[in-house]
Amino acid sequence: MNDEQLYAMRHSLAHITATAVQRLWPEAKFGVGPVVDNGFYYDIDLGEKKISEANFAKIEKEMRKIIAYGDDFEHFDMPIDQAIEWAKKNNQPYKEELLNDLKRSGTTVAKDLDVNELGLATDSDAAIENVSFYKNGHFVDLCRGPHVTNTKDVGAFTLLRVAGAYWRGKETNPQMQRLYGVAFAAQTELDEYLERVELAKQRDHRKLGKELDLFVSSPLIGAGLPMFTPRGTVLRDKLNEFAQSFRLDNGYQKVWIPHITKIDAYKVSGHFEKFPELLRFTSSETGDELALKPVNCPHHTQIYASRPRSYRDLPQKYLETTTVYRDEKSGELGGLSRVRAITQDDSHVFCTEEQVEGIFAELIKASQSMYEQLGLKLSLRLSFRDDTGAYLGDLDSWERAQNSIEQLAKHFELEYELGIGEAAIYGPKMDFMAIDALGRKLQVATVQLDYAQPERFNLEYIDADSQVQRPVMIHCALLGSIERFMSVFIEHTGGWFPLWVAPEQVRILTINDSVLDYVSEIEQVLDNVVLMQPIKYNELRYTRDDRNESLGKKIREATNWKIPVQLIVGPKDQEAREVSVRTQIGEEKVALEGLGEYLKVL
RNA sequence: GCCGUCUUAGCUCAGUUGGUUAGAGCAGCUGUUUUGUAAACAGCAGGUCCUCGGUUCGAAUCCGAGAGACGGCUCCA
Repeated sequence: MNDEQLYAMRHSLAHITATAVQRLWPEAKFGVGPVVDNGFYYDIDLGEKKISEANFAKIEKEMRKIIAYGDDFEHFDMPIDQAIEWAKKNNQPYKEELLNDLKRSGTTVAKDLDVNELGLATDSDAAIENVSFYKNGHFVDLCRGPHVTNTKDVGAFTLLRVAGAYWRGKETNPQMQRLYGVAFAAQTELDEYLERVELAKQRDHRKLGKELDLFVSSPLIGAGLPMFTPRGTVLRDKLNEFAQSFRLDNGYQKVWIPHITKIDAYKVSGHFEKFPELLRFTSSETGDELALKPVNCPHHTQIYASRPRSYRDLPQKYLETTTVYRDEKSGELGGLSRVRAITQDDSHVFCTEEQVEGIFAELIKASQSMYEQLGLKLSLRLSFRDDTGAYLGDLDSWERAQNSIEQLAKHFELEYELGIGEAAIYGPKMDFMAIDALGRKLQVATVQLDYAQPERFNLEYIDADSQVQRPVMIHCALLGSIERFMSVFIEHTGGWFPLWVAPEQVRILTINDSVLDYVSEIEQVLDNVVLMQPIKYNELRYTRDDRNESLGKKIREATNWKIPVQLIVGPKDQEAREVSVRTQIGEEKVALEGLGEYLKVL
């Protein structure tokens, strides 16, 4: 089955879902029913009545009846006014709204809805005369199609979940119920899909975070405020060191800033104007209005501005991993991927216009190299402004900044998509996205070009002709948010972290108490093992399990903890001055003498 | 914030139509066992069945309100 057929099939299932709902609840008002990844949904308003998963069996049964009955999908056109009458008569206000938009402008502006689903001609500004309909059995729907020819031709499906969704994606609109289903050509494919989902759940970072004792949360502290255990903190620290190393090698210098700040800083930066509700105030005895910092740029600009700068001093490259605080709506917090205390491996470069390309080149190279070493695939999005006007700075600068970013992407032969309206308020971004275990795209690294804030903070340098000039700012975070990055990394590795970053790298498992002296000798060797790649001076982290338990149990536990290297030590090893090194790959005997070197290159 | 679902021991989960003293495995503690490649054996302890209120002779179970978690929507400097 090709993509088009699959599309038609899923789309037809959306209609069949609506048909079943209409048969069960004739008062149902319908929104839109498009195809999405792996399936489809239909938005339905049943007034007071709420569909829950308990109703799925009933709905699916009705759907299977409709499928078994085998009506054809009939296509026909209707004059627009007649269509509006149809919507009124059948008490379908949402359809009526769509039709009225169509009549007025020939399109709807429902952002994020797949306009193809609405049966709309979108490429014309002219009002249109006829709209396209499909009919199966007694169910008639405004729709451009295409559909399968008969309700029998829809493959294997199941209803998956129901969720609230605002009509046309606007918070102020009524909330409808979105009925999600997944569908494939064959039952085996559907089963495989459901199995994949199940496997993805197994490596959900929240589950692994608990099992591997990496982070915790507490209702007492608050939602979206995870705390990191000793193990999780090792992971954090090592990943951060890794991300910083790429920039330290390029001459970045670490700085430090406090976490509360007068809100005046954000009035200057422009953040206050756009996000006033997200700044939480506290007052001090001095009468200052203070906020927890939501971004770090103002502070770093003040470090830059603290001395007169010559063109000879540029670029100034500041690097700091620090936490910012953003108040998110309660419903959107979860695990580590959305939190309210966000630790960024932030950096800001202040440079001349001419230096921009070189700085970007360094950062792009750094992110490529870093993510390659981590074994993570990224996709690139160029996040540009839209024309809503909610941005800082003049249009010329924006044009210039967006152009140079696109040129850079091309120069580095990067594949990218455009994210219109995804820019920061002060400038366009290169955003690198990773995919989590559940298939969600999450932004990780970001490099941003900013002409606006140097202006607003009145930053200057003196050029070779003794003229005062405005520097350019380049913001960058390679991990993005450490918390979010960890969610991706935990799921990517399934908890089997590479040796250099594993919280517990080596565990010594004893067979009996007769080897304890020999174990001390081994520990002396391990004490002197320092990894130098990919981060420097990474001293080996090991523990010893000499409990009164069976070897089998010790191996089982060490494996469940996903400890990369298990050293098994028994009388035979002691006799031969060896250890049995057990890794995911297998097991081999290594002489005590060579153990240190062996681990360094593992 | 909105819609839906869920909440039983530290963890994973049973618990029938409302009916004795709410169970199991793992983890923990104690004892025995000193063990060679994914769980030794025995015993003990562990509960505000999320909270508050209601219905009932009787509530883990039914109803209402709230909290928290989860799936979406919206938002995301």
